[in-house]
Amino acid sequence: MATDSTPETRWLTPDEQQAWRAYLRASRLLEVALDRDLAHHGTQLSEYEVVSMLSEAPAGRMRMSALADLVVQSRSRVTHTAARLEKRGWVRREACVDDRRGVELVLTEQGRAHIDDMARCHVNSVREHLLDVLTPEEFRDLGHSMQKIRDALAEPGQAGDAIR
Amino acid sequence: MATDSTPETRWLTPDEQQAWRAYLRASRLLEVALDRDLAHHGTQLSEYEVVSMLSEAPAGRMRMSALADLVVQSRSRVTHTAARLEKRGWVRREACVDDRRGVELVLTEQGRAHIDDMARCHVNSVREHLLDVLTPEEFRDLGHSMQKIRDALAEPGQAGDAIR
DNA sequence: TGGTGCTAGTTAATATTTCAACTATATGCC
DNA sequence: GGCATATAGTTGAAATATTAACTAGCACCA
Repeated sequence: MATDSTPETRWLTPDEQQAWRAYLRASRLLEVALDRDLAHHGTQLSEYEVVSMLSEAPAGRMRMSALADLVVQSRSRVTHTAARLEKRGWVRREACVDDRRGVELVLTEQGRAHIDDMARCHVNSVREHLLDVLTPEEFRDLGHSMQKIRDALAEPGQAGDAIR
Repeated sequence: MATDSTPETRWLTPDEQQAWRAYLRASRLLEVALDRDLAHHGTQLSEYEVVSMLSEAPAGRMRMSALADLVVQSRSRVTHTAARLEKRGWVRREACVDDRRGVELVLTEQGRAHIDDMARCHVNSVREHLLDVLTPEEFRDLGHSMQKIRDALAEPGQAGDAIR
């Protein structure tokens, strides 16, 4: 827990500070840009992530909680998002056979029909704002570093599932 | 504009795909973790960013719009956030002398008194989840890459101020 | 069995964010 | 000056997200 209880704090060096701020600002700008591009297709990035994951899952279906973990959203948020997507006719809910508490979200034909366009848009967007801005090595390294960060945060023991 | 109008789409390679997903997931997890740590001090990360910027600005004051650009929030959002912070007594509004449309947000003594604790918490949090997870070189490179991304997105010509 | 505790998902209330007006002031141009 | 347009910031309503309760079903153990 980084709640601070230690008396001494190791402040960031100016370089570290600068790097951290760059990260924070860039990540926000990136999110905004990706969201805006996708908005032309009437979707938010966070919604797109859900249907996108569904589209790659076997049979286009996935458990709510698995989905929540995958896209890093709270369970409650996924419920709301799913309701929205359902209203659009892109997904439907189905009861789980093996676990009667469970619900599977299923991609509909109509949903699948939309995905191609959105995916194209999203990929172009990612290329434009991220890939084209970095060298291939820089991008590769970025991926590796973020993977390390993800693994550290996803450790069940520590800060674990911060999201319920 | 990555709105897609070109017929052919350059899809991501599996490696690129993986790196991008890692980024997306890690950035969300990071945000959640930092937010949660700061929550012990009754603040959101986005709110902390505002007071933090104020605390470093000369005289602890800054124009609303400058603040909005700096922390990458819409003007409207900053207005609401400021109202919240004001209610807590951490900041106050002051009319601008030179530009009568303008408003400056000013950090109060009470606000300043809280910052130290939050900053400590935040730094610990950043160290724990980010710095300690990467090697110094990895972190440095991450900073550089994100800076390039930020610069590309902040270019006034292109995707420019996506935020009003 | 029955009890205890855990997991899955939803719900309602609340908080925050976005969106689209809207006011007021500044700026540039004739 | 006077008009047109741009900028600064706010506002209220609608959309979205978070929080804390709550229901239901599973799982284990005695």
